[in-house]
Amino acid sequence: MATGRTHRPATRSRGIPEATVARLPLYLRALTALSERSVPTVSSEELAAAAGVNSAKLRKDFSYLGSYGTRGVGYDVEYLVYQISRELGLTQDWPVVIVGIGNLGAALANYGGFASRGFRVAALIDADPAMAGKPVAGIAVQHTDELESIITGNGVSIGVIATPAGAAQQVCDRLVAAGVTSILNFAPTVLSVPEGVDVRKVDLSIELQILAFHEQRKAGEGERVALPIEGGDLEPSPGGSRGTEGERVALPIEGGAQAGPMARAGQDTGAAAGGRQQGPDGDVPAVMPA
Amino acid sequence: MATGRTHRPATRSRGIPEATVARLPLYLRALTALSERSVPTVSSEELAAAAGVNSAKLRKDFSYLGSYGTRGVGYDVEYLVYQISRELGLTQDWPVVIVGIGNLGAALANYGGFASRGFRVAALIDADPAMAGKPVAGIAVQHTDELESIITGNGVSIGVIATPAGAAQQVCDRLVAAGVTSILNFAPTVLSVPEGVDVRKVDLSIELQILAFHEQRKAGEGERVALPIEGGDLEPSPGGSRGTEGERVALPIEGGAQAGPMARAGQDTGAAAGGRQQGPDGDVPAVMPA
DNA sequence: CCATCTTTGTGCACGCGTTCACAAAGACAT
DNA sequence: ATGTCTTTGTGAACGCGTGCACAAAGATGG
Repeated sequence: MATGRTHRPATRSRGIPEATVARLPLYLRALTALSERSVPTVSSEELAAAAGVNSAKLRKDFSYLGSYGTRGVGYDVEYLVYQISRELGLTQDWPVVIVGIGNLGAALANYGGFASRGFRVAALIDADPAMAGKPVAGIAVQHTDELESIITGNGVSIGVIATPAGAAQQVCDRLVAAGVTSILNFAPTVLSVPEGVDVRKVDLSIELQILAFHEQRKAGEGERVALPIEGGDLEPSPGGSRGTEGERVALPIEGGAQAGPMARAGQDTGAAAGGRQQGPDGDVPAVMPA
Repeated sequence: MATGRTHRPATRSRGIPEATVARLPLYLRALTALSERSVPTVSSEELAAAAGVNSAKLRKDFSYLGSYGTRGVGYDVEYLVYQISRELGLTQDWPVVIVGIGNLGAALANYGGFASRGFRVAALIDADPAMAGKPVAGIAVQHTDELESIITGNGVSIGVIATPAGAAQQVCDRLVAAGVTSILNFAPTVLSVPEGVDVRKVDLSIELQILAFHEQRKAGEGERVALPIEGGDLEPSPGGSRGTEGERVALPIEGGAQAGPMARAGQDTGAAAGGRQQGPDGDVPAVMPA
């Protein structure tokens, strides 16, 4: 999901499949709710329903952690909460910095779910000098100049990027150089990072577009009359069916530009943070900061 | 991968794999950037690098849409932008409502990337009467009472839920009843919806927890000395290693409560919106609204 | 102590997604 | 027109994730 799935297929860490890891927080949430209700034990069937997954899948997931259930009874809620928390690394404190305190950054800073999961907002960082010193969610915003010292000083290893897309790669590079090895990226850009750094992506625009795809499909099925859309049958001649642009042919422009400006598009692995142009949109995260 | 992945495995719509659909917006973004730079054509290799994927994967993805490339040359940027936009349904207008105008909801309302992708914020809805009439991002917030009339009046089929978790299912039910068939959910809850309704989930907390897992793993590999963590070897006796709770045994509580309060945990498919209790966290979306 | 009943843990098969590797297609030069 | 060179489109193999179905484990009752 949210999308976001720009995660290195990675090293099947400790034998626990990535898909299972992604579901553990789901189980943890359901278990926490049960715990607060003082429910002592829960069966795989019940817990699976609460987490919205298949019970067999849940049992298989738990089997990667060890044999923590009791046949004929189920799982001990408290014990499982602890085991999953430990497996996810939530029993320790994770200082986090948020870079880019715009609409979204501020909203994230106000998120109450950090502390209880072991995450602590160590600092808020923004490039706007006017923001420096202003308190957001009870924390004074600091200027980008202090990024490195903040990271090293607090031993931060997780960074959240909520800047415009144009600044994201640059911020990312600085975070990584300062020692951050896990990044949650809200900017609509593909971040390139060195080996060993994890990046997860959250992108509202992408999620909506995926929904639109399915929505269109649903609509097109009910009334396949008035809509000449529904293409895709290997018919590459759209002609002027759409009004946006006049003529569309497969090869209107031939010739040059094979490796000229093109080469840059593909190979901006690290140093391309310089010349990004401003698009009308897509250049800011799901939520326009500042 | 942020997210959110609570998406029905679904019907392999029109032969286009779900995984491919999820990548189309990525390609579209890269292509749009090239288009703005007036780049006429692009090879699969270059475009793949820009989108952060494998070139073979990209070619296979495009092959599901049809044969839009030219061997020896590459793909025509403008034409491909159009084809993908059409496939995703972005050539038409999608009115969207945002329910829950807190920190996050407001941030989403300010998002500039809506319009250019064919999404239009038709209305902002909040349950707080004090919010009604207040302009957010240039749009007056409307009260929840008007939810149904707004949906039907504007022909809205996509809804965004940014309410606290406690209200999410209820809001979801009302949206669906009013005609919404695609939902983007920011509340940390598993939404249950009838067949035919798509739900995508975005959850900051989950993303951070997944990062923490990998982060812990990295840390545990470098110095497997001072950390007695690194467990998982089928050793289910944690003892008192953690301070939160005293003793942890696999089966501290036996006996009753097999189907009493437990049954409710699993079976709250629709009408359970009533009795949710307030947890310390996790009860609000990634960003605490209001 | 034995029988029964519940629920876990998992072997197995299936399907999707990814990747490799290459033949076919077309551009371009001569 | 022919040859060379580039790049697409895809057949095929592989690996991961999912779900079924069932044997084993343990609780519970007599």
